[in-house]
Amino acid sequence: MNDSNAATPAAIPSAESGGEGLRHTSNFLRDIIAEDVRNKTFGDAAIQTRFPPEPNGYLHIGHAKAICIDFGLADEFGGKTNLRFDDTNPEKEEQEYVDSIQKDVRWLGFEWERLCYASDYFPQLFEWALQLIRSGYAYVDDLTAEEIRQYRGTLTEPGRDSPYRNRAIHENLDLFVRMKAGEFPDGSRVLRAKIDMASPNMNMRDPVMYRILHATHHRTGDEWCIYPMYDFAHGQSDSIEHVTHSMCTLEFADHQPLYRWYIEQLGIFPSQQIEFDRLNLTYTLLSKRKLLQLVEEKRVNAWDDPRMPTLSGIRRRGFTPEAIRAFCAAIGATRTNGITDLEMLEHFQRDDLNRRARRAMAVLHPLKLVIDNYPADKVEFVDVANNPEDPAAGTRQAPFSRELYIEQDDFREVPPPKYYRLSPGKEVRLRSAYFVTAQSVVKAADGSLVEVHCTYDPLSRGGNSPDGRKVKSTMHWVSAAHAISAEIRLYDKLFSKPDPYDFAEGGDIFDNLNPHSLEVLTGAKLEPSLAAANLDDRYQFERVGYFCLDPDSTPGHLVFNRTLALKDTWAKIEKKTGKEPGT
RNA sequence: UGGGCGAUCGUUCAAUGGUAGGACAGUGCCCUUUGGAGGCACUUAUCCAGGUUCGAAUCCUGGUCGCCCAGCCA
Repeated sequence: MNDSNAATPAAIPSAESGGEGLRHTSNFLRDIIAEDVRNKTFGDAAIQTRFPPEPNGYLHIGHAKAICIDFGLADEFGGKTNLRFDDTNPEKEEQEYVDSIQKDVRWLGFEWERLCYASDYFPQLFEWALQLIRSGYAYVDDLTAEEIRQYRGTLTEPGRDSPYRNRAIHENLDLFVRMKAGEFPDGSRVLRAKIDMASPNMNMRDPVMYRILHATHHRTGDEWCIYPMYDFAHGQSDSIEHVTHSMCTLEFADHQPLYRWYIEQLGIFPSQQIEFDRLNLTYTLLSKRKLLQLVEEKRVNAWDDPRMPTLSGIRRRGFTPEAIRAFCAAIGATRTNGITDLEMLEHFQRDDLNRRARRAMAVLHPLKLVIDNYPADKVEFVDVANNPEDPAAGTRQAPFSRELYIEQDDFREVPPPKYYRLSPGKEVRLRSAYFVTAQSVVKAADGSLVEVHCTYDPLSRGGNSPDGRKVKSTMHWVSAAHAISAEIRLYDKLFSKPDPYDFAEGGDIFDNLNPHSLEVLTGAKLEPSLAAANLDDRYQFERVGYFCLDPDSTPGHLVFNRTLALKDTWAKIEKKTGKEPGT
């Protein structure tokens, strides 16, 4: 295994051929921004957006949609995007996550204008809180969390005012400053906005602005023991950064009145919040909390397990940023809530890899094929196209000899209907090499197939017969003496149901985990050129699927991940006509 | 059942009062030195009921259905 930095023949071209050609149709976010630009809603100021993850987990494909929207739309209008960590809850946040998030955003292909942290605004936020207290719009509440919940009322009943609601301003000021000074234990008091306990919008029923948390923050350490809530940090952070369009997911729609209320009371830059639908994908879990659980309970190996929908997971799996961006462009943004077929993502990934991945021959389940009329000591090298989709990718030479490996599936002693591959008496083409005709088989004592014997047509070198006769099938192969062995990891869906949340009463989401999501093959035989594979290379193992090297590889032990299988018409036929017993 | 938001092929996204279209999936055919890729074709949709209008997926009214909200999470 080589280092992944060097440019090699196999490194996929950073072709943005599919990327820049992304067709975007209209969507309501673009329309709103275009309208604001036309109306000069924000004067001559440039469009400014932000991508605001909380560093409490790894980014996943759902975040990729948000990233493409936040960065993509700003870029379209000549604007800029900040990466801002919404780090207002020290109990869940870690440096590990802020590092991985930056890496993932860059990997997706975006660069931020400024790197920001809500925690950088803690002093300003504190000043603004004092301002609201002074103007009578905030108060310190001594109710317990449970009492606050009870006073809040329900969806159908209005809440009641806290007995502390009309505390004198000087008393509120004094208590809040002492909260900050660390005089009170966690949970003993909060600062609340004084709005309307009878509002039909629960978020307006005197929302908590600050809570006491004697916790060490990953950036500010022990400097603070009071932390602002999301609602008293997000809009203000947007405002400080002069974010013009603050795009977030639909579940925050109910927060918009509060977002605006704080900005208006404070008289600061009027950032505007716009909500869009979050991504849902069939067979895929997109909840940071649940994903964390998968990792902590060791149901997967790590955040970057290739079965995970995290960006680090699908990156290791072999997915490319170009494909993910194309996918995000295709799914667009709306305010409806639906579930996108996983096939859609897979389609854009296959499409990208088909154009760019170098071809190679690899036999996953080897079966020995012996060419009886081929000299035992002869080796010749045949030219093989590196990518039929891209002649510029050139050719390579593959060693060919008397004993080869072919795929077990490519031979049937008794061929089922419509089976075009090798069977006794049938002639097929070995890709870029020769026509061969199966003659006989050798079996072990237990009846299992050991090897297939065939004869070849020396005149068909390169894969065509001078007499113009056709064969139905072209098969991949590797020379037994030259093949390298490798471990192959085949991945399937992590969940076996389109909706992972579709489980029986009393069960849980993990009941739907697919027990066959990982299959490890240890005896695969690869063409020798694959020994030089790099981590960044993307391959199509012809007729099998797309593969990439896994970081677990060592010079003596190569490990390849299957990104996606190729579409398989024969498998479909087989499924439809009922399973054949095989050989 | 208080409030907010939404409803177009199986899925997803368009159509911005004027011919309901694309992509994915599916099916069939053609082509193929990958049963890959590609090409062609086919199937299928405006939630319901009224109204406005020459004309409605689009505007209005009333239903129906779905999602979100009662953290000192974000």
